[in-house]
Amino acid sequence: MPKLGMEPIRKAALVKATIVEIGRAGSLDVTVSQIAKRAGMSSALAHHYFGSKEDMFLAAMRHILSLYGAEVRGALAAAGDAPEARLQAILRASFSPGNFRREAVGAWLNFYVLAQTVTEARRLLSVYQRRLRSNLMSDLRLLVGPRAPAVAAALGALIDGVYLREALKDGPPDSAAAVAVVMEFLTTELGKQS
Amino acid sequence: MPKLGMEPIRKAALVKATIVEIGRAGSLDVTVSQIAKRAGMSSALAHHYFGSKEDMFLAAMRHILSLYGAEVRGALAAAGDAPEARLQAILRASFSPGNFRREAVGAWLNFYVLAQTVTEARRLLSVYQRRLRSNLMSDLRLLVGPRAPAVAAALGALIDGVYLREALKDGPPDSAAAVAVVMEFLTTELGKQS
DNA sequence: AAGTTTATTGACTCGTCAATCAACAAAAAG
DNA sequence: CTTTTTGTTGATTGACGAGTCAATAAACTT
Repeated sequence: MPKLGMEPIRKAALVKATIVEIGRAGSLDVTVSQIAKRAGMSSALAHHYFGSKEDMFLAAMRHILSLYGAEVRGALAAAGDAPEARLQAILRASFSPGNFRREAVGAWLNFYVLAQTVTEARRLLSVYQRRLRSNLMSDLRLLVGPRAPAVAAALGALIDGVYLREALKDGPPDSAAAVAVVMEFLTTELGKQS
Repeated sequence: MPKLGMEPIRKAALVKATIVEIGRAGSLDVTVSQIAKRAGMSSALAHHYFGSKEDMFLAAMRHILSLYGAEVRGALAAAGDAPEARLQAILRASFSPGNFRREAVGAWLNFYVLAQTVTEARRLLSVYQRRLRSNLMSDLRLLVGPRAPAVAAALGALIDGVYLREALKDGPPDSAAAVAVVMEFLTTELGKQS
């Protein structure tokens, strides 16, 4: 009983299922059948809409990164002009419960691995890193002047590191704790002992 | 022409080959045959000495972590008693060219992924993290007192994050740059603007 | 109504790979 | 010098999984 206009619905379901399955498995070793099953369709249909497994992975990556981008953009728009507030907004968005869920974090780690072999995945991650860096820099320049590049590099790496450790630890993710770890660095760096 | 006492030699060759192959491939998707070939033997022999592929991976992990542990221990022994010097020693050891080679960094990232699925791998990583934390804490307590736990958490995550970014970027690894990123954080945190 | 496009799947192909086995060789033990 | 232990491999097994295909059906077009 084929309804028309299924394509976007199916694709969205597959993207979501891909992220969940990668997060569950904790690796890219998930079969197209697993993903398709979770999305409620046959593996053949998954291949019909995305040409290949790799394309599914890339679509899932784009989805996660675009969610993240939207979250940051929104937080920045609501943060006004004060550089400290903007930096805090970026950090809170980075660890907002939306991005900082088990499956998302597990998937994210595996996208780093994917970027080792798949050029397009690497490109996507680079774009995200550059955007983050440029966001951080514009506010840091106003606050720490010439030390901005070094601070931005450390902040970027620190965010990734917190994600990495979250993927390893057991128990539910803790946004607040993650933000606290990064804020420890940031407040000291800005010279205001909280 | 079988020489006797091959076991340790073969095992060492396999461990080394495992690390290289994982680093090259940028994923755990390496075949036992590839590893065995690089180590100069048949895949059957690899299975003979290690019971399974997973055992090879774990042996490789233990090897990398024990190299790292030895490096840190050595650096600490040579660092005297001054807490600042000891912290610097840990950082420099963490990014010493011995650990901070392409293959090792690539393999290390993939061991994080392995830890998602293989309990023993997770255990090994936890041990390493606990040891690092305890090393950092003992010196940080003397320097930043009650803030030691927070600073140690951030430092640990930062080190992992720098590794992670190293795995993604192209071009040869740069120990000095990596140390500089972390030192930016540490010197500010210790209150001495370099 | 006939033809075309879209949705959907079960069955199949084809390759890959971990793990096992049978067999052979050389050294050590008796 | 025979028996056991250690080292070694080519060939094989058995499973699994990505991607293809033919077939079926509902909807849209003319």
